[in-house]
Amino acid sequence: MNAETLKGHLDLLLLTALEAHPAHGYAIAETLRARSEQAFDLPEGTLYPALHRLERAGLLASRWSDQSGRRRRVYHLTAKGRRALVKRQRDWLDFARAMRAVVGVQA
Amino acid sequence: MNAETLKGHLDLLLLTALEAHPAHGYAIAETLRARSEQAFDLPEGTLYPALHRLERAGLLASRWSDQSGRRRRVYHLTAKGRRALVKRQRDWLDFARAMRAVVGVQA
DNA sequence: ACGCGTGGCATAGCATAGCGATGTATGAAT
DNA sequence: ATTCATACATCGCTATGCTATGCCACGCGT
Repeated sequence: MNAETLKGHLDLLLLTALEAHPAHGYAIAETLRARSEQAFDLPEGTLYPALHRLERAGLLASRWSDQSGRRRRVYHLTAKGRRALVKRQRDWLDFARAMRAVVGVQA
Repeated sequence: MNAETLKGHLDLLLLTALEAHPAHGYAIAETLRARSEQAFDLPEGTLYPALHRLERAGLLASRWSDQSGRRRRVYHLTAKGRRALVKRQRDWLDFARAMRAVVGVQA
């Protein structure tokens, strides 16, 4: 998966990964890797700045967890984040539909 | 359709629009607008630089057409462009499949 | 004669997002 | 001891799409 492919769709992935329950960055990356069958393997320079960005935007909130000396920042969706998630899902479906219409049949 | 949504997928749209027959910039934009049911409405500052970029990359070639004083630059796919189109189609399908797997069911 | 809408192209400048590289630190396994 | 996986952070780069602006030609209405 090359660089620009993800652009503009990363937020949806991150929000989706946090939909069911809170998680820390590394776990989010694992979830996405697993669910996508290795297609999405977020580099750290992508993952962490994106989480910071979403937190700054008020879609996520975080707290430190300190289980056995291992410091982790655990993120969870805010109310605003949940609303954003719904909107991004709609946006994605619209986008995918339009792409399908232009590009041709879906596999 | 917001700004970053398109990022990384514009090339595929442009190449697709030129798959059947050559066309000039404005006509390409019309085609995409029509096929996507208005979802894709490329601003000029997006369209023309992108065409230049694809031509520089050797995926497109162009010639001027001068019908009745109306100057148009008509683009067509090169051999390399056709190969790129096939690859981008595959990439898109992979990406869409992975998104679907992560985000959930398709509309 | 003038403006306006549509067709048609171009570019400068900007904002932003994702990524590579690098650094730090802990615990488990070898 | 060393290496690997876990875990987070950030600097700096690059690419890309968009806004704004400018140019020109044609046809239509007033």
